[in-house]
Amino acid sequence: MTDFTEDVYKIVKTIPKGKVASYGWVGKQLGSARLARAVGNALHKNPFADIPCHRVVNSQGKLAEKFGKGGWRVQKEMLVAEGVRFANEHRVDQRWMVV
DNA sequence: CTAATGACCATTA
DNA sequence: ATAATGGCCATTA
Repeated sequence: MTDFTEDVYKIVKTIPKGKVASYGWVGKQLGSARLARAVGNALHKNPFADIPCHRVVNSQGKLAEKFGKGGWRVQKEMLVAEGVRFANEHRVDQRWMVV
């Protein structure tokens, strides 16, 4: 466990239920938006169950193709279950993105 | 130490 | 709309 991933989880847990945030947004909360890539790696390599990684999408509002177990389909269902609206089959409505 | 990788981002064609 | 390119950062081999 590195300090970086630790912080990433801290931020991800901050995302309110029924909302989603982009990797860039998370990185920004950590200091710089360029950490987006590293954030994705952190979530990919440390998929702890107590982390709402399904609320994290990319800047286009799309879901991770390589999302652990199930892929973006399952992730989408989880978000819908929380009240997140989708603009279409693969895009999350921007208004449900954290500012 | 260096090189390669990835659940990214923005720009350009 | 999709494809390719360059850049960014932390982790891993």
